[in-house]
Amino acid sequence: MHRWSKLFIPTLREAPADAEVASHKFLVRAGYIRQLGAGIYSYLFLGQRAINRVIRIVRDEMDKIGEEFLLPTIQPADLWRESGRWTIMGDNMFRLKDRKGADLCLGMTHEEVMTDIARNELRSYKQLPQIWYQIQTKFRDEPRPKSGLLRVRQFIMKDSYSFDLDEAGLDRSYQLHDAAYRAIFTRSGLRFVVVEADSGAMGGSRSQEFMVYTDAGEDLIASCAACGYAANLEKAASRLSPVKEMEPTGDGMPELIPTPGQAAIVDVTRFFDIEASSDIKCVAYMAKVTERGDSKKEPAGVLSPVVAFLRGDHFVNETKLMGAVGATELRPMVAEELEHWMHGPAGYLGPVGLEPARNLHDGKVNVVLDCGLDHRKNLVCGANKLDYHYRNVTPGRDFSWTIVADIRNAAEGEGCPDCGMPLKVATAVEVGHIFKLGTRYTEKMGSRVLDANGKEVTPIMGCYGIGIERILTAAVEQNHDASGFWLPQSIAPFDVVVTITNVGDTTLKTAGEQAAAALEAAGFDVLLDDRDERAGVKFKDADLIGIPWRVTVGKKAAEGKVELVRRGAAAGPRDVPLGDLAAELRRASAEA
RNA sequence: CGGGGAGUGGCUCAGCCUGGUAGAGCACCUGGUUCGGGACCAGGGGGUCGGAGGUUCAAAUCCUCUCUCCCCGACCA
Repeated sequence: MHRWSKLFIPTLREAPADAEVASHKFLVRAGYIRQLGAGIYSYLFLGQRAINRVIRIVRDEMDKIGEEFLLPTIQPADLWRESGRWTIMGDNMFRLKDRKGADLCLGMTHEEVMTDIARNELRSYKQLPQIWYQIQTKFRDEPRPKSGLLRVRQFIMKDSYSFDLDEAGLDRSYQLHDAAYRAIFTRSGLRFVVVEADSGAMGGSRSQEFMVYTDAGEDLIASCAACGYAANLEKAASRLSPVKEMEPTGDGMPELIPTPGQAAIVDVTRFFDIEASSDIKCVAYMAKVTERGDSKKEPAGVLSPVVAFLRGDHFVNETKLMGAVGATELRPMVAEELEHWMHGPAGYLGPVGLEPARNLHDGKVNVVLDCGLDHRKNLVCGANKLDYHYRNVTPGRDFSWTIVADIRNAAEGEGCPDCGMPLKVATAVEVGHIFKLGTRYTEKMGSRVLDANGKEVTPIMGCYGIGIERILTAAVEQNHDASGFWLPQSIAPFDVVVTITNVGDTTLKTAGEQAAAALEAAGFDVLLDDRDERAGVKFKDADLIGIPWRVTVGKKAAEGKVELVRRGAAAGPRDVPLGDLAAELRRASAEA
């Protein structure tokens, strides 16, 4: 039993001025966390207890499918140079030097270290499969930490890595994680969805994210209520409704029209009196492109021009675009680059007259056409000339391209790719991610085992992550009201808080002690509020700090009764005889 | 990195425009009265006003530089 009067639970009447999202405000107000710097937080008593509860669940489920390790946080640069990620991770990696001047970094993820162990130790197919996991602090120098614990620079992650002999084995490891993750999030009391996710440009065949819907989230999820399709917007596809094509003007061939000052799409559509869907939008990038089919070779840092064309009412999905061209990085072209590659200024860019690259690496402009423009006709586009546009432009007849691909964002109301019903788009927080990695690391870092035929093969990896604090944060986001929050009992720092309304009253004090002792004896984690404070103060605190059950020991204690209420429940408190309290709570919490 | 905002007792903020030597509420300490939804009265402790430099007789206030934190963006041309 913990007595509040002896604990450090610094609750605040007001939220810090810079807190925006509910979880941030309440975790600070409830005394769970304190900020040390941007994206860096201390976990105080209640916060650490909740996190330990989360970790207990994660460990319990992970131990069923894998083995727990603990890898170093400080890692030598050479290891990361081997995988090529010393460069790729860029500014997101915290770097330091030791006294000898050697480069080190703080671990942001552990594929390299795990693969290093695998290559040193695994020799035979008989040792496979392996699933190794750890629960450990990760460091990522995020460009913009935000929203309290939601996006931070230091956080605890459960990360696991599977090594299998073949695809079928990877499938099994992946499925094991899928099942374990569902169990973990269910036991953590989260309402979550599993969505298809982007697997990135660096190979990797499949990935799923475990998402919790909340306004505070940073990810956008497209979902279909009709058939259950759900995908991260980075990946989500959509069906477009048919568009009515415009009639050609004049001889039907591209016609150069002076459009002085009509640079933005709204200007162009107004000028021509057309729908944005009949305008061709152009977004021009310089991209770092990898050599396809040669995964050993790192991008030399050479920038290739990549120009995306899509409907005026659509938006480029850079993740899809990078996937389509095999790029690892994109940035918008600057004015000089636009002039050099497109021969025209921003606002008047178009596909007509471009000589598209035949393949993605021949030094010409990579022209990527969104499939929403394929088979369209009589469109309007920029003429690559200041103050001029073309009309009557038909893809295929009037210009060609390097590739056609889905490179646009799906949008709310567009058709579900599976069943055609309208999609919904909503924000969510990612709490877990499972990922079929492939042989990127094992190949590059030289991990090999002998198969049953004595032949050398490269183990196939999967990697799988859970954000520990995000489980806590997501739970707060999902369960709060004006006066505080309530955590699922499985991850709450205490099961129940027993409030003695007036510790100066011996009857109440004694009854409260008895109630707390009985609950403790029944196996509950009990916080006894024995502070010499007025009842109102204690009630406010009890509502605030996230404990799911409240017992109030007050006036009716003289008749041997206390009040039991579930925080956040619609039903109000009910009187319970002191002697029945433990049994009653056991019954009620089993139901909940 | 671009744009916006903010740094004043532990917390939320006022004071700054128009320089004159720092205030309120909450929190904290002491005493008293109270005691089921953030009590009241009285007394008290605590701040080199983010930092550095400058202007001035005088700087929280004006100027310059800098650090930190928050928000939006980092893609629509």
